[in-house]
Amino acid sequence: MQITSRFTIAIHVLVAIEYFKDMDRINSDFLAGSTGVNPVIIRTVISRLRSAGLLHTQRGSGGAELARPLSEITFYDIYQAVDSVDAQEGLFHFHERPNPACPVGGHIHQALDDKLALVQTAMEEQMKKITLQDVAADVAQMALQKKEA
Amino acid sequence: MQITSRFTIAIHVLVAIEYFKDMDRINSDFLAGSTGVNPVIIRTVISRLRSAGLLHTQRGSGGAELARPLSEITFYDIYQAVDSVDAQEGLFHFHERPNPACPVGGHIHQALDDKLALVQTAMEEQMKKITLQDVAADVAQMALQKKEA
DNA sequence: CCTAGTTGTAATATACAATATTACAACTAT
DNA sequence: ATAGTTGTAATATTGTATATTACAACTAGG
Repeated sequence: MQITSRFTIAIHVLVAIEYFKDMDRINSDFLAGSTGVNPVIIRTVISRLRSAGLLHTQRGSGGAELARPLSEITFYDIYQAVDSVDAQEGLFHFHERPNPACPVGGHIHQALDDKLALVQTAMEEQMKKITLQDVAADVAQMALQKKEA
Repeated sequence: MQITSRFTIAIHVLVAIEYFKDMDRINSDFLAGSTGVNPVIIRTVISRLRSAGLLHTQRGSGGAELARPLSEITFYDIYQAVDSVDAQEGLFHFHERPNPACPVGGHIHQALDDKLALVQTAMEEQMKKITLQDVAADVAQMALQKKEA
């Protein structure tokens, strides 16, 4: 089981919106071409990012812009935005019918919850330390090196 | 997207095997009853745990025993054992066709990989710090408290 | 040796979620 | 008005998790 590609798609989209902000025609078709993902998927990912307040969009004329600088958007912000359903239920899917009459089955959930939370928190804390600026800087450097070669 | 319930099932099963080790008839049907999961699923989970060297089983007569003490089996050991396919591919599912001709699409994978690895490593390092002994101790204490009440 | 009970595993079914696709109303700039 | 775009619903397709059935391989005990 893996974290949805919506997460890496969202990062890609946000970095691209900033990278190409001086060009016009940064619409969902362009982003679909850059990511290799269906334009409707792009629009739904953007829709979730907008709900989370990470960017603004405009109907009709097209185009999107970030709500705040790349350095102030963390992986955690994006994860919460595009994977919010599971984010509420937690990272781990617990088996749903442990037997309450069994000494183990009756307490395993309670005994595990705090430990699973430790793991999830460790992941989320690391996500909070990484920003889109870190990604954009590497992309820009790599693109430049390629140009020079 | 969540980490498979096989993970919590495996923890439940291992703790139960140790908890009930002095009783007989700890077969897959009994464990299915304790977890509320199909016995064949129990056997496949156990099969993976056996492949990972975490327990030994016996055909025909039934029964399983841990290969080493609870205190020497970490969440990470179990995660690797029962989620090994995804463990090889990483925690994150990358979108598969970013456009190599695009400055962003052509470098996003390389620019992201090390950062995604940081997140995955943070999760795994926390998993390595938690053992089945921690879980078993809490289960035993809770079962005792319930008995006294 | 034979029988009952069990494990290991394949094959299949069912359920659910992710992604792709089609379609179209709402909207904006020109 | 028109062309192009977003937002979103509806549906299809695909992939994966879990459930279920079936049975060969095996073990212990009579």
